Amino acid sequence: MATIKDVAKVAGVSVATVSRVLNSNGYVNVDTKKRVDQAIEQLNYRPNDVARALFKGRSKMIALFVPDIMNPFFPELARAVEDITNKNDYTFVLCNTDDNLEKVLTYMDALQQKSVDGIIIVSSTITAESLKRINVPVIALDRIFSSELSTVTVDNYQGARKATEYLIGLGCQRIAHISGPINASNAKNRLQGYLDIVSDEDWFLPSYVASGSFNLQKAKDVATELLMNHPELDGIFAANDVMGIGAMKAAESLGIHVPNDLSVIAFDGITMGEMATPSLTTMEQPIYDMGARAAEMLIEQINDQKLSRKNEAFSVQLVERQSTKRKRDMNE
Amino acid sequence: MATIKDVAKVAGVSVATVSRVLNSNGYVNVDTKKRVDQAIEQLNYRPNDVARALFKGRSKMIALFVPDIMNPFFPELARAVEDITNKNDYTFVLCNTDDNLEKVLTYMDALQQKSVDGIIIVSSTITAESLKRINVPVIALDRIFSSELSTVTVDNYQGARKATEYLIGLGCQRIAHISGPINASNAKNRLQGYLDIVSDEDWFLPSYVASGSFNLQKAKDVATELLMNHPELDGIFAANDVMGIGAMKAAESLGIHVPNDLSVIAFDGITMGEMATPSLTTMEQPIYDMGARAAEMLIEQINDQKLSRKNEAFSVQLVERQSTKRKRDMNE
DNA sequence: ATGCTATATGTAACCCGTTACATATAATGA
DNA sequence: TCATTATATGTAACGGGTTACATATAGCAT
Repeated sequence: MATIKDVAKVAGVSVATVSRVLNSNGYVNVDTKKRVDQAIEQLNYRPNDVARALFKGRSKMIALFVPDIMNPFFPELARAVEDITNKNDYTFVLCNTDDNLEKVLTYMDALQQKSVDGIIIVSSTITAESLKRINVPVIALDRIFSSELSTVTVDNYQGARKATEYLIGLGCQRIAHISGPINASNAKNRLQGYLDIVSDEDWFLPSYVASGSFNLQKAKDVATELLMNHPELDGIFAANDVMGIGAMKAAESLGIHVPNDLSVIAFDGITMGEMATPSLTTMEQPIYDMGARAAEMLIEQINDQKLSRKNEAFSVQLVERQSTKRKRDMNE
Repeated sequence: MATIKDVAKVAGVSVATVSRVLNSNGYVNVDTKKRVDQAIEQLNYRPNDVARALFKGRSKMIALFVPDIMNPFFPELARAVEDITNKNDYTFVLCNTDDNLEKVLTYMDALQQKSVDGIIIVSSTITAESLKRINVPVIALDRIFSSELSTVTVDNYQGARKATEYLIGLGCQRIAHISGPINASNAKNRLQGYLDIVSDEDWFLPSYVASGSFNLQKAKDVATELLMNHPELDGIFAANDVMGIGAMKAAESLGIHVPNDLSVIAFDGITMGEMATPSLTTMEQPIYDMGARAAEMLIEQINDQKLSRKNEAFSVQLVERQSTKRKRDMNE
């Protein structure tokens, strides 16, 4: 690997001049620049980012914390963040936290030691306290866990209202909700949106709400219980698509036909929802756009440390597919 | 951020002694060590990895190249690699290549400049030539693209044979294959496995093979064509699960019942296959284990540069689910 | 002609570790 | 007792960049 000294020698100048050429800094004579460029070309020289990082205290790396990349919601988010970070000459580091605070802290130390420039975090368990451990810009994505951070989310509350209203509009008369973990802000808001629509209905029972932890198997289990205890249910709003699929699996194994006997709507808009049979009606989030926006905001903050806090909420969009259907006997 | 100098000052020793304590190198008096440890504790000192990397020419970073993390096969692979790299105190960098050579080269330059320690590559298009661009250990995973590299794969050929034989064993008498891109070694071997079983059958037609590019929509299209042109088909072996789901979707929209009229078997064992309805019979790969093994092999190679080339192939396992069924009328 | 500024380039300190080498004392062996 | 070795610690060079500061010439205004 050629170094800046080699380039300087070949071009017959000092390292400072080469550095000026590399960074388009200060004064450099056009002819000198030409000679330096030639030397760079000739030696196929690439500046050593580690040396730069050491001096600058910045590494041109951005990290994304997700609970688990195997959860199908996250790959698209990760892809978006990676695309934007790369476009801006950053390197993308992926960290699976399992929503485990200790892992998060270990990651933060490791990243700090590598002079990471900024972090995007999807988490419901991280404490604002633990962010003090690291002194770089942080953006919260998808879920809010500290009021001091800039955030990118969707309007979970309105989306949940719309989903519930949609089921009512189809003629559903008993609607259950499978919620995510209530310590997650998005799950909480989706639950609230549902409750604000149905809690005044005379048919509503608190036992129409069950927690599925954003997990397929768990959702399948609670949906089974829900459907067995409440055969009158004709609609389910699941707080995410994975749980929506779990609910459909539960219905199927109980011989309940979706969408004829039961309409299922969920939330997220992951590809898997389209592939399910029946395909899943859902409140679609602009997942890629959210990841991309979070990355952009982070880079803005890296470039301008004093930038103020900003919250951006995308809106969600109803995508009607096969898991919901207007009720025939809606002529009362 | 405290530096090693601060620690040295507080402990009343030189930086060399602190360094010795940090790295358990050379001689250090027990009492001195105690004082240094206290100083480290007191200042909450963490060594600067960038400075270390500059001196050592190694960054403790490992990169994984995948075509696209949004393809559901890769998250589990990525998760495995990340787990192992972290366990060994490496930082995990994810690179989506889109199987685009130019992106690959850009990544390689960027990683080289950051003194990355090693790379794991899933790719069908990278040339052995382009690997010369970077001078670090490389492991090929899932697909073989250079005979000079250590590789971790599965026995695609045997798996494909078993899948095809399984369909025959169920009584299928006309079996088509939806292949992946033939420039991918795994797709090629799966195709060959299929061909070696069926090409001598008198019913076999070359037009029973169609390429689906490992892509759902493409597979759905070619499956539709296949099923329309060849209504006699009663079995499909898709070269991966995503295409298997595409084939089922095609059958569904043509009113062909899976598995009663058509058995579908695929390859991979991704979670989505379980979630599909009917759930997908498949040749399951130990995806996590493969990623983990590749990471382990890479780390071995990083620690012992002269380690010889090694190829490891995991075996695949038949997982019977709802998309395949023994034919009733198999009494001839 | 003189002083000031813009242009051009070089020297060396600095970022923060690691380690070769120097130095010094204590322990061991002949 | 003297040489040798093990133990203990410090000094300074080094890795490869960036940049503050010094230096020097040319162009311009007064």
